[in-house]
Amino acid sequence: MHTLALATDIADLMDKPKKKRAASQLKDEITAYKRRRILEEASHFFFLNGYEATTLDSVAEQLNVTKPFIYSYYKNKGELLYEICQTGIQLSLTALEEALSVEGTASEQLKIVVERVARIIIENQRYVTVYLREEKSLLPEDARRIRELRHAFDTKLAALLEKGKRTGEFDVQHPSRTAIWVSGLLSWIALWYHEGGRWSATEVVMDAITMVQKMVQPAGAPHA
Amino acid sequence: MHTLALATDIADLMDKPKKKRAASQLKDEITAYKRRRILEEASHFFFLNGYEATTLDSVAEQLNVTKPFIYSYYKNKGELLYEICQTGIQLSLTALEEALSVEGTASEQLKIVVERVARIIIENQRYVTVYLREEKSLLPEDARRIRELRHAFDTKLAALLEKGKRTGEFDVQHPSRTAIWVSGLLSWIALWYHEGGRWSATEVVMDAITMVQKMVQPAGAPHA
DNA sequence: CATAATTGCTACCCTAGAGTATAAACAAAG
DNA sequence: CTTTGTTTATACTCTAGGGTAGCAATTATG
Repeated sequence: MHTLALATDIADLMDKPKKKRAASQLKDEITAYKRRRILEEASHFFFLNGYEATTLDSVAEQLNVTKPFIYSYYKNKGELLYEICQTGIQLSLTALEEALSVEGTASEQLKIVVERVARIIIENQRYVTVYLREEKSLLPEDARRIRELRHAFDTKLAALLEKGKRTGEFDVQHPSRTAIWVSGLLSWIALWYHEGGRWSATEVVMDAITMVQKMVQPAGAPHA
Repeated sequence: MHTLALATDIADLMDKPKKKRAASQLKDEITAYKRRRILEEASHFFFLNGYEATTLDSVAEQLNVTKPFIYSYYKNKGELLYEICQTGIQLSLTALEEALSVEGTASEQLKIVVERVARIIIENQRYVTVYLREEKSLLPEDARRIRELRHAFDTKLAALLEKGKRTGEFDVQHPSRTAIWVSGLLSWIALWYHEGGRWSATEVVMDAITMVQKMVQPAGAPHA
C-alpha cells in the first residue's frame, strides 16, 4: 500500500514513470472491458439455459476465445455468477436511490421509482432474471451479500410507503409487507417480459405504474 | 382396448380372474404410490438446489433406495422434471377452475379465486417454484405443454376480469394484461414465501386478496 | 417345495465439463 | 535484434453424475 502510494508520488515528479502509469491505466481499462464482455456473454447464456447448464466453453466460443482466457479474468464460474447477480440487484437498487433523490410528494416519488426501476429491469433483464433464479447456486457467503442488497431495496421502498402513509397519500396497513408485493411486481417483469413480444416496454412500464398506484391508493381516491 | 374390456367382462363372471384383477389393481396403487414418493423427494431437492444441481443418487438416498429403482419408475431425469412442473401449474389451474365454478358476482369470484389459488401455491410451493424456475430445463415439447396450461390459467382469469369489467365491478382497461399482473402476483408468493418466516400463510393469502382487489377496484369504490 | 415372474441392487460405462500445466505468440524494453 | 514479461492457446486431468447390463432377492403360482 505505502510502497504503491510512494511510487505514484515519484511518478508525478519524473517523466518516464508518468508515461508508465498512463500505459498501465490504459491496460486496466482494457482489462475491465474484457471482464465486462465476458460477463455480458455469460449472462446471456445463464439467462437462456440456466447457470448449471451453461458451459464456459460455449461462452468462450461466443467470444472467439478459449476457456483459459476466461479463467485469466475470473477465478471460477461461481465468481461470474456472483458478479451477474450483483449487477442485477445493484442496478435496481441504484435506480431506486436515484429516483428517491428527486424531490416531491410520496405519490410523485413512487411514480418515478416504479418507472425508473421498471425500465432498468427491462433493459437489464438478463442480469435481473439470473439474480432472481439462481440464488441457490451462489456460495452461501455470496448469497448473503446479495440478500443484503435486496433487503436494502425493500427497506427503502418500505420507507417511501411509510412516508406516504403518514401524509395520508397512501392506504397501506403494513408498509414493509406492501413493499414486498411492490418489489415482487417489479421483479415479475424480468421473468415475464419478452422483447418483441405482445407488449412494448413502454406499455409494461405504464402498466406497472398503474398497478402500483392502485395497490397503495386510498379507497375513494381519484387517479393521479 | 377391446380385448382389455372383454377380459374385464369375463373377469366379472369367473372367480379366479376376479381375484387376479383385484391383486393387479392393488399393485397399480402401490406403483402409483412409489411414483408419488419419488416425485415428492425429487421436487424437494429441485426446489432447494435446482434441477441441474440435484443428483438422482441423492434423491435415491433420501428414499433409502438406489438410482436404478428410480429409473424403473421414471424414464429419465427429464420426465421427473416434467411431472413436477406439470403438477405445479395443474394444481393452480384446477384451483382456479373450482373457484370459478362457485356462483357469485365477479368480485366474489375473484376473491375466492385469489384465496384458493394462493393457498394451493403455498401448500405446493416446491412444485410451483420448480415450474416457474426450471422451464428452460424442459424439453421443448414438454415446455410447450406447460406453457399451454399456463396460458389456460391466464385466459380464464382474464375472462373473469372481463366479466367484472362489463358489470362495472372492476376498473381494468386491458383484462388480459391485467390477468398477467394478477397471476404474477400469485406466482410471486411461491418465490418469496418462507414457511415459518416473518409472515404466516394466512397473512400472505389475505394480503394477496387485498392487493388484487385494489388492482381491479374502480377509483372511488369502497372496499369489499 | 420348485419354478416363474417380478422387483430391486451391485457394479459398471461413458461423457461432459470444470479447472490447469505448459507452451506458443506477441509486445515491450534495452 | 535479443531479452524479458505478458497474454492467449493447446492439450491435457479428473471427477461427478446420468444412464444401464446383469445379477440377487423376494414373492407369487402350480
